[in-house]
Amino acid sequence: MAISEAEAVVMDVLWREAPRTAEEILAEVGPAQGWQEGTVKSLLNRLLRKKAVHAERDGRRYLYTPLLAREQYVSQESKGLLDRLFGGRVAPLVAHFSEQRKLSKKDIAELRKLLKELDDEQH
Amino acid sequence: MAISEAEAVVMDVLWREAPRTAEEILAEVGPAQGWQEGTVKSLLNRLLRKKAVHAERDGRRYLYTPLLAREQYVSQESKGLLDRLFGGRVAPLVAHFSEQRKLSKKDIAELRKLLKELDDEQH
DNA sequence: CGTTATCATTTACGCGTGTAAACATCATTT
DNA sequence: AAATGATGTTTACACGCGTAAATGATAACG
Repeated sequence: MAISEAEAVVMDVLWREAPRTAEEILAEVGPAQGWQEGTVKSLLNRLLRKKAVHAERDGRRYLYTPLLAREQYVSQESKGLLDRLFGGRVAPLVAHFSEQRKLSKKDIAELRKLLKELDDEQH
Repeated sequence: MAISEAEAVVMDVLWREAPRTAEEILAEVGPAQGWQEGTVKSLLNRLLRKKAVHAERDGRRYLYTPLLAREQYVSQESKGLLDRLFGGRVAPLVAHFSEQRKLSKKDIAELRKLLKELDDEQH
């Protein structure tokens, strides 16, 4: 089963650094999200059930570690959007942002560099 | 309120051509999706409530027209993903697909052209 | 006109989600 | 040992979603 948006917020904490205790996760995410302790615990349990994180006992508490890799999650999500909205092709997506004037100078510079590199490794 | 994935399938039909009757929508989407008539009707009603489509009576039936523009929907969805996963920047997204070897030759060619055009209009 | 066919609207139902309150467990402090 | 505090687990509940059955309204037909 897919991992939800609220769950992904918790995963994000673990992707930045792991293992972590529930308390640490709450500290990092509670204020910004306006979540109580119970909320974070629930999300962690759902993530456990979904095998997206692993919990290892450490005295009276647990240390949580991500099992699902961020790269994997990002890939799924990105491919989903690309397929649904852009026929599975990257160029139209970029064209969309370009038309929307959402390409920063930095973006453009980085894209140039990226294409250049692809060129080079071409032989 | 956001429009769901099943609702987006219906919108897609209307974005391709509108106005359309419920029957036409069902014909176009039912087989592929495995949906019954009632399902499509429900989705249309939810879209009406969300003001994403407009219905105009035509004799005994209704003609449905999109109110939400595809461009708008695509923008919201794309920006959402970009913000959640790539810090709101396009280049990292493209880099991700590049690393994943998901850039086709065609994509690369189109991206080149796009950058060239941006260059030109920069004058 | 009453019946049937054709649409649309309402209601339903199980499931996941967001959000927590309640409850259970166990170590620590009186 | 009983009370307290710290953690984790279970249960709850409203709401949206996917999916459709049930019901309502109305035009067409006999």
